[in-house]
Amino acid sequence: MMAADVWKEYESNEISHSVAHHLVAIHELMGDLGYARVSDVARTLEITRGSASLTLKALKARGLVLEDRNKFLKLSEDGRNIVDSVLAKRTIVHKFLNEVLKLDAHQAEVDACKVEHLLSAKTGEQLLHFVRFLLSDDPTARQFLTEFWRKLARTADGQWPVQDVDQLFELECR
Amino acid sequence: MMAADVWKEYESNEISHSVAHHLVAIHELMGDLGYARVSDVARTLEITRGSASLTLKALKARGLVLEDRNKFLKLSEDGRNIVDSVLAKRTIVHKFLNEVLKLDAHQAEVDACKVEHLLSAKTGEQLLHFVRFLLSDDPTARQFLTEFWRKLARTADGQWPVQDVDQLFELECR
DNA sequence: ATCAGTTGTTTTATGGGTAAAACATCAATT
DNA sequence: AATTGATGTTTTACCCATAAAACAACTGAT
Repeated sequence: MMAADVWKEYESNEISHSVAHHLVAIHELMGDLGYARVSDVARTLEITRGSASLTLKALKARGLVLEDRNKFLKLSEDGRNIVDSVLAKRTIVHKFLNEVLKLDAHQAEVDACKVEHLLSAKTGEQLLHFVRFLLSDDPTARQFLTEFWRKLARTADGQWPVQDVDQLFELECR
Repeated sequence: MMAADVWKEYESNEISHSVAHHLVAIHELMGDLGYARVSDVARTLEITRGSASLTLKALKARGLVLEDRNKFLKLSEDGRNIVDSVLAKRTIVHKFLNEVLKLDAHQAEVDACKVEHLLSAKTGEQLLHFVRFLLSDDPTARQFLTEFWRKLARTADGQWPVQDVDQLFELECR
């Protein structure tokens, strides 16, 4: 039985999916155009200017987004840190799903996008170490991956969702 | 730049965090007590009866939860399938985070809980194959894990969040 | 039979995230 | 100067998920 404080942590997440993408949009616009205004963000996210205006007002109040006299937006130090960690997690998860688990790029993108802002920093860090080693030139890693993919190809995918959770790992598991 | 239809899929997720946990609560209560009523669910999730009543009304309307003449709840076929897939993903992710990436059990629980309802069925399936093989008796897998953990122990964890996403995989990556 | 406790529902309210529409401002073109 | 277009904000409204409080119905003990 899961303790309530665990599942409720989801709501109390300081950085929501929407907020993450508003911040990332600003970051991308700064790279692409060299600037970012409310309507640029709205266009990027395909939401109305009114919506973007409200969300960005809240982000300015939270000190994650700064605005100059001409209404041009940029990320604060804190905002940049959030974008960095979100994009890092997105990259790692995408790489893992696509290059290791062999999910197609679109599915990997969708799942990485859903998850990127939810993983803890520690999880992101450990996942980075793992994927880095897994995709490195290390012969142990190469051999493992080769063997995994060989087995994967031999596996007729089928029994999902799984009815009995306890039986998930019954076979060939230590 | 991420297409808007990708990040908006988050909202259009048919099964929200809250819904997933209401369904799982019913499942657990059926196992623990043999029955589940609105207030049992509310107690389990530590929310008010009013909140649970409203959410469960919606789930009854969606055909995921059934109610008998005496207000006793149970999962429908569809509801059970959702619980199965959610719990399967939770188990797999938790196992991966805790037993492979060596995150402490609590952190693994929190992250698995946040993510369990968001991963696609295909992702869950591939992850199952992967973790199963990784934790199996296969010598290739054992050798790989041993080597990974050896390297991990030698790694002073540090540079996170990562500023430059492109440099994440620069070193020792093919 | 009454009183207390539990249960389920409804109503009212809040906050996040969105759309739609009205509005005000500003810039460029004519 | 006047018109047009783009921009930013505000207001109103909706949906989801929640709390709080009021209410009705049932249960059990005395």
